[in-house]
Amino acid sequence: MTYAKTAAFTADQQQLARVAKALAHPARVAIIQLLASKHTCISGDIAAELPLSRTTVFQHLQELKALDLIRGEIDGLTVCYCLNTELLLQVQQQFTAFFTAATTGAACGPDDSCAC
Amino acid sequence: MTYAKTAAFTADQQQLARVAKALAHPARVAIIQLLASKHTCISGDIAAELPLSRTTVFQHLQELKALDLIRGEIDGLTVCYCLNTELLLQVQQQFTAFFTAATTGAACGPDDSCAC
DNA sequence: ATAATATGTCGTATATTTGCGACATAGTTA
DNA sequence: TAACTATGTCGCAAATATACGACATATTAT
Repeated sequence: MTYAKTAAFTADQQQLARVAKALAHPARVAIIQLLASKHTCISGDIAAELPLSRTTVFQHLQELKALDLIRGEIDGLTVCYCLNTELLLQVQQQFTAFFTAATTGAACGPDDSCAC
Repeated sequence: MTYAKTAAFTADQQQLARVAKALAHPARVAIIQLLASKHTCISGDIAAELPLSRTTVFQHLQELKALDLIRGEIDGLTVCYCLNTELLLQVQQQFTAFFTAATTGAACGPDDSCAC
């Protein structure tokens, strides 16, 4: 993206957009769901579960890791990726606050100039 | 590498990613917040409030409209953009379900093979 | 009708994302 | 040591996103 004028937006807007971008690909959504469903931290098996090459999956993992949504622990020959549950809770609250503001804000109604 | 990538992405994963992508730019986050804060539906004034050209803002509006997150009603010379509150509520629930699953799923702990 | 204004469209330039093969690195095992 | 395996890095191609000026269209006002 060409974020030439990113600085003009508020920190909140940028933060929400950043996290939304992390979830803006089904592979990354799938990875988070995978990590949540397995009761053990899986490593490269993630790639085997997704319809993408190992390289591409690794790339998606790096993107989630860059935002600290997931973390990786090296264990000998394998690497264990885990969800950062605390950060996910924070992010959930950010999204909740955003959606709540959006849905409770004054909507168009019969008392407004337009009614869509 | 083993290549057993037969599983495609689920409709849920694609839907969540699609909406997340719509929120993946601060300008679109700002637009939704703007529409929620104004108690009247504003039209091209949106462009005046954002640090982007009118053309670019229009482009972002089209993206939100393509997902039906916002709607536009032509009123003579101006156009009134409004939030689709009902859809936003649905989307909020999708995100809530996703985050709840992600945060309540088994996380790495001392009883697991790794502890990150 | 003409001018002014608001909105929408098109082309285009640039930046970013996505995807993957080929290669590199590092721990494990025979 | 040497083969093996899991992970990570690099470079490249294609697709998509971002941004905006120039132009087109439609409605209102003079």
